[in-house]
Amino acid sequence: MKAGTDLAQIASLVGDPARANMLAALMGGTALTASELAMEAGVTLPTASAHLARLSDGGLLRMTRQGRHRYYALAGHQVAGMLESIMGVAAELGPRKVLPGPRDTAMREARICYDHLAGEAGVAMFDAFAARDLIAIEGDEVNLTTRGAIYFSGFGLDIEAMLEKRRPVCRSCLDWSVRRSHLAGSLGAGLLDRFIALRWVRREKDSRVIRFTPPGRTAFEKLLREA
Amino acid sequence: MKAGTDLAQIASLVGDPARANMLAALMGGTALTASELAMEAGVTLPTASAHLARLSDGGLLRMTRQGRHRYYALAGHQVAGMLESIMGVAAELGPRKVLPGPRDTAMREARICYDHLAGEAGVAMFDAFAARDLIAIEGDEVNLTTRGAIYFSGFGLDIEAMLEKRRPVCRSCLDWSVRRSHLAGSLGAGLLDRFIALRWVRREKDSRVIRFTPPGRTAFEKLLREA
DNA sequence: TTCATACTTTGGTTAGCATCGAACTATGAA
DNA sequence: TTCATAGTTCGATGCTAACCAAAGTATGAA
Repeated sequence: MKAGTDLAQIASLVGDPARANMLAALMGGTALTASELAMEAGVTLPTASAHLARLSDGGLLRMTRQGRHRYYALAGHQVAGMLESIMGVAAELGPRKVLPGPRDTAMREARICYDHLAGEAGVAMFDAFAARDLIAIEGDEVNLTTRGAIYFSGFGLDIEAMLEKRRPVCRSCLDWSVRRSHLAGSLGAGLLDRFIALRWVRREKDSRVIRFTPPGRTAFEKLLREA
Repeated sequence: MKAGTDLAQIASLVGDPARANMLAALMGGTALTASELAMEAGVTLPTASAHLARLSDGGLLRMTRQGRHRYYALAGHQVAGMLESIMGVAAELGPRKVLPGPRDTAMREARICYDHLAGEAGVAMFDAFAARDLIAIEGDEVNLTTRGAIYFSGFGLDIEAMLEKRRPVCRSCLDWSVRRSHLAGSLGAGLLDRFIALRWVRREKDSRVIRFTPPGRTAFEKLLREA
């Protein structure tokens, strides 16, 4: 009964269409203002404000003020993971009639999952790194190997800074579209940042879809082969 | 927006206290009748009936008639996984005030997760089997090794029958209390069944807690050491 | 200071839905 | 058949919460 109450409390926060749309938008990983989230959810500002207050009180969102803006973001990876798992069930149950449209296909290929790369590209990358011993999978844990630390430093990531933070460098995250793991953690986030900086990929605006540029695609595939 | 609607639809099913209590009860893995679930949720039969209809329509529950009884069970492992992940967030956010009571401690040590062993005992078992090469962890997948097939057959499990079914023999399942993986799949389920048959463990009634019998504890630890 | 923008608070309306009692259906037992 | 148990359907009630408009607060710009 206690378990049920907790369950209901969290789930009911997600269970409202307006709030769910906000949360889905925040799965993109970038913090958004109250107005942007109101737009996203299709409600007026006052309504959005009330919803955001509830989500923050409930611990699902974190807010930071910046001048007269208030930026909202998901409270953490665990929340993002929970949302993914609910989406997974919805995806399993949902496609009674509709076959995956072009948008869904793009999502399946590559998308942002909070702050790192997910979809087929993310899974392929995870597997390739594991095969090259850049990361070591031990049970549920994923760890950076020495080889990996050297390699990723050479790729332009500040591995030392990552190691000092509390956030795990490597984590595996279950992919709802492919049902396999991809790489999360600060390494996963750092890699995606780097891909964007190198113009290998571009975020499609107002969506979680990640598009590879033609040279980016080539470079990414080379990376996986030769890592 | 579409993503948000799907999300909300599923989450709102879980977001009602009565329904959440029913789902939490079904996390025990055993199918329960409508009356039992009504008791569990603390509502009258008509109310429970309406809730169960909604959960079934929503695809979260599966129902089988048996005489004048109707047994309800979770629709599948994905649903169970989703519930665990929501519980995980609740557990992370919840313990503002309360420190874990004796019941929670017992849950942390060993509990049933749908149909297999979870908690510290489950994680220890998973690690021990991996260390002995009875199971092989490859990325997100877990596979039974030949050594494992022989070993578990000797332990009294019908491995051949498991291999023929569609359900994966091995699967890893993330543990919310320990944040590590434990063994799910038909092997995980089969092992728990065997432990119960051998009287190594006992289910505490009306809860997910698993209690080791004193000889069972000894035998279990021996199993982990010598597997 | 004055105006504009970003957001929150308040107040009041509305809609949905959780709930129960009572009546109805179906299965099993005597 | 008749009675009992298990469950569903129906109708009515009441509460919650989602919603918006309007007024209020806070920050930045002119």
